[in-house]
Amino acid sequence: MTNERLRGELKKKNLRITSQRESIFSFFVEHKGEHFTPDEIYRLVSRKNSHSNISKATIYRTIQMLVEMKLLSKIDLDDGFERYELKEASGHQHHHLICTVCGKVYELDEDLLDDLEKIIEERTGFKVKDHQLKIYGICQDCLADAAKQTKLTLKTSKK
Amino acid sequence: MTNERLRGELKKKNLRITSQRESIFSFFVEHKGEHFTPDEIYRLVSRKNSHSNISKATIYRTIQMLVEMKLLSKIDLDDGFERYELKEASGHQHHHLICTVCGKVYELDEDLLDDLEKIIEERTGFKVKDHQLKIYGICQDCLADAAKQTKLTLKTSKK
DNA sequence: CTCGCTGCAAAGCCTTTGCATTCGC
DNA sequence: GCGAATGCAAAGGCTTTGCAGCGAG
Repeated sequence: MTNERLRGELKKKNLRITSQRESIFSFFVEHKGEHFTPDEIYRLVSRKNSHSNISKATIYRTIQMLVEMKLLSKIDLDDGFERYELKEASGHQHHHLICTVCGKVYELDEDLLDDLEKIIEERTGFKVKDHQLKIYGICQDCLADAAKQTKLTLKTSKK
Repeated sequence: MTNERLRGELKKKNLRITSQRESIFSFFVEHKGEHFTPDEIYRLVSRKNSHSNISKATIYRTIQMLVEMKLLSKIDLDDGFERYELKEASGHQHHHLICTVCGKVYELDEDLLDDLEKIIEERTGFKVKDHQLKIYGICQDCLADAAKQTKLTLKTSKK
């Protein structure tokens, strides 16, 4: 079973271990590193457990609970949807590279900000616990496309 | 007048310079470094210009436009509200320190990520244009309170 | 057996949209 | 004067909530 972390947290707080909570948490464990909107979670978890159907209300309630337990973290990719992803046991987030041309999101696994945290603590007296970094730019694919477009400018009239 | 940037952008795109657009943009210029929800903008801008009343629809439409023009940037402080703040002409964001105890938000003016951007470009082939960093932790005040609380543990039973 | 959890549907709330009117240019 | 922008109110869409029934401990 993959749900030790969940079960531990639930027991710690005297909350109940229900099949819905396990299904939802398992889903995130099986999709480590990916992020989902509540609606995606609803559809994907329901599909997987075609027997037990989970209501959207429960999805929302469970997500909130998992975020409070720090098992999930919420991320905002600026497309108007809130997304959630499994939080590593280490506690540290990976970062997101958002392509402003095609909208694709890339993950950057390494944590490059340890030094920065120290600097900030020294400079501000803040005790840093976590951080989230979003980087906007243009991905390799779109850069390549742009280069191609430039050459073809005379012919193209894309949509 | 403080609205050169706005006027320039509007003219560039053949959009009209209206009093509503100027009021909203001026508001942000006068509150450089602060961030507001659409509702706050609505109430604060209306109050200021008690003569010209601006509808909420216009607030939303204008904010969207300003974000597209890169005059404002949207920030998410995880309290369920979207907020907007003036984007510096330099293009670079300042960062937000969010205290997870009291919820207060501190601004960190310096941009400490220039080196990081280079690393990322080299490692991923991404052309970095901008970034947004949120740091979670405990602020000095709350740290001080916590220290005090510890000493008084026997007496306190704070709600 | 008890009380927390779930499902369902209704209610809430922020945001967007349609349309007539207003007002830059 | 023309077409874009606004205001108003209605519509939309995601999220939360109330409540009766179910199920974990």
